[in-house]
Amino acid sequence: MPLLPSSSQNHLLAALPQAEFALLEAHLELVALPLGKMLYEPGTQLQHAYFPTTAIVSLHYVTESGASAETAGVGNEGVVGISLFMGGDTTSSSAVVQTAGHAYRLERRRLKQEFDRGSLMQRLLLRYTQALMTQMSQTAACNRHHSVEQQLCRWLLLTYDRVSSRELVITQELIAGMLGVRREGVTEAAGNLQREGFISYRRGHISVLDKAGLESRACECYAVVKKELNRLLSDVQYRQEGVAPAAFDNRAGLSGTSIRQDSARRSG
Amino acid sequence: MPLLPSSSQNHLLAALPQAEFALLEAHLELVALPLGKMLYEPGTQLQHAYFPTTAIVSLHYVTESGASAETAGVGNEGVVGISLFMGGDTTSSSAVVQTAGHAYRLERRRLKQEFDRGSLMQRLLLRYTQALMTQMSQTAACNRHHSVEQQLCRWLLLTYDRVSSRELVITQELIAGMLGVRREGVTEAAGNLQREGFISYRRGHISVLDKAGLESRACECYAVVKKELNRLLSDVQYRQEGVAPAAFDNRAGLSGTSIRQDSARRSG
DNA sequence: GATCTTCTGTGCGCTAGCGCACATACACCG
DNA sequence: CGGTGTATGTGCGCTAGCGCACAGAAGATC
Repeated sequence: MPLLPSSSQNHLLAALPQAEFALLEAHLELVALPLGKMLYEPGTQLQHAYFPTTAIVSLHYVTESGASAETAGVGNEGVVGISLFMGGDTTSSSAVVQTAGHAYRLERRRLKQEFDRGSLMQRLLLRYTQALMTQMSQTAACNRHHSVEQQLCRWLLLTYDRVSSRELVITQELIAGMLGVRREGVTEAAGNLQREGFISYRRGHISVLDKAGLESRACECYAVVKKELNRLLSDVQYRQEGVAPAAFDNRAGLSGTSIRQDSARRSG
Repeated sequence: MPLLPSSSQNHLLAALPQAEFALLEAHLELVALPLGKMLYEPGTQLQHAYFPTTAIVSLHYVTESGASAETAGVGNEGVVGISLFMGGDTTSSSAVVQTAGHAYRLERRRLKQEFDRGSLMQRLLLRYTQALMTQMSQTAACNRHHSVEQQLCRWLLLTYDRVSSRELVITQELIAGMLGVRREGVTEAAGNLQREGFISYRRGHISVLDKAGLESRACECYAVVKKELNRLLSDVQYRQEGVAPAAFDNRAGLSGTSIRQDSARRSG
C-alpha cells in the first residue's frame, strides 16, 4: 500500500503545528534513498538532515577490523543527522539506507536555525534524541546478553513496525551485518522461525506472518525500545488527524497484526 | 592528591562564563556519592542533575533475567540526568555510583530553566549528550566484537582518565558487572595484565602502572570515545585558567603517564 | 532457455566465554 | 592476634557462535 509521498508521513514533521511547518515546508526536499546509500560516514560533515517517510536508515559502527554493528535504526518516527543540532557536526558512526524508500531532507542551516529558535521542533528533536539513546543503550545490553535468535526477532519487529508492508526486502547477509553476527547464524535462526510459522522468506524477502510469535521469541529489548519511542513521542499533537500514525508502530490501530490464520487458511 | 571540592572540577560547570555561572552557583549543592548509591532507577523521576567532580557514575541497564551491562560512564567531564533537559524525564536505564566521590547537584527546575534560556549551558549540555551517545554506540559495538581483555583495558583506561589518583578502588566483581561478563573472566584478564606489568592489584584496588601498555591491549573503542569527548568539549572556554583540565583525561598535560620504569626500578 | 551471479543451507572443527564448585588468601574487626 | 567475611584463583565440562568450505537453488541477464 504505497502512499503518495507526503511530509506528514514522518512523525516529527507531522507533529509540527501549521505555523511552524509552514516555515519549513518550502525547504523540504523529497529524495529517494536507494538500498545501501551512505548518508554519512564517520567524521564527515553532514549537509542535510533526513526525515524518512518510507525509507529506513541504519546507524552503525564499523570496527578497525571491518566488523560492523548497528547501534540504532531510524524510520519515519525520527530523523537522521542528530549531530547537526547537537552541535558536534560529525559522529564516529555512519548512516546507511537499510530499506529503500523516501525521505525529506532539510539543509543543515535551516534545521539549525529552526532548532535554535527554541520552537516545538526543538522539543521534538530532543525527545527523539533521547529515544535514540534508549535504542543505543538497549542495543549495547542486547549485544552482550541475548542470543542471535532473540536479536533477529527484535530486529525484524522493529523493522516491521517501521514499514507499511508485511514484506521486508533484505537479505540475510545484510541482516547479519546489522546485528554484527555471522550470516550463517541468521540463516539458522531464520530457519527456525520459518519452521514455526512466524515468518516466511525467499531470497531477499522476509514476510512476518505471526507478530505475536516473534514477540514471544524476542528479548525484552524490542518492547523496551518500542515503549520508549511511543512514550517520548506520544504526547505530541498531530497537525492533521488520520494522516500520520500516532504511534511508532505504523500499523497501530489498524486491524490485527497477526495474519497467521489467514495465510494458514490460504495455504492449507 | 585530593583537591578541595570546587565546582570548577567539573568541566561543564567550569566552562560556564562568569555571568552564567553566577546564576547557578547559589543553587549548586555539594553532595557525597558513596559507592553503590543509585542516583536513579528506570522509570523514576529524577529530581536533580549531578555534576560529578571526583565521583564516577555508571549508566547501565539490567535485563529481565538480572544480567547487567554498563552503557556509558560519567565522570567530571559530564553530567548525570540528561533526560531532565532532553524532555523525557525518565530513562530505561539506571545510574549507580561506581567510584565514590563528590558531585554538585542542581535541582531539576533550575537546570531546565537554564537550559531553556538557550544559553551556553544549553550548548554545552547538548554537546556532552552527543559525546554520551558516542560512548553508548561504541559500547554496543564493543560488546559485540571485542574480547573481555580488550574491554577490561578500555574500561580501566576510561576510568583512569576520570580520576586523579593512579589507584582505582573497585573489585573485580564490580568491574565484571559493568562489563556484563563473568567475574572469573575479569580475574583471568586482570591476571594477564598484571603478569605483563601493565597493572597491579590487590583486593579491591587496581593500580595502572603502564598506561601505554594498556592502550596497546585495548580495542580502538577507548581511543574513539576519548577523542570524541575531547573534540566535543575542547573548544569551550574555561572560566579560570589552570583550574579545570582542558581535556577529558585529568592527567593531560601533566608529567608522563607511564610510571612503569619507576615502579620497576623501585621493585627491582 | 542457458549462464552466471548471488543468496541460502549445511557440515565441521575451534574458541571464548559461561556456570558451577571450590580452594586460597587478604583485610578488617573485635 | 585470631576469626570471619569477602575477594580472588583455578579447574572443568558445556554451549553459542565463529571461520571456513562448499553444495544447492533462486533470480537476473542476455
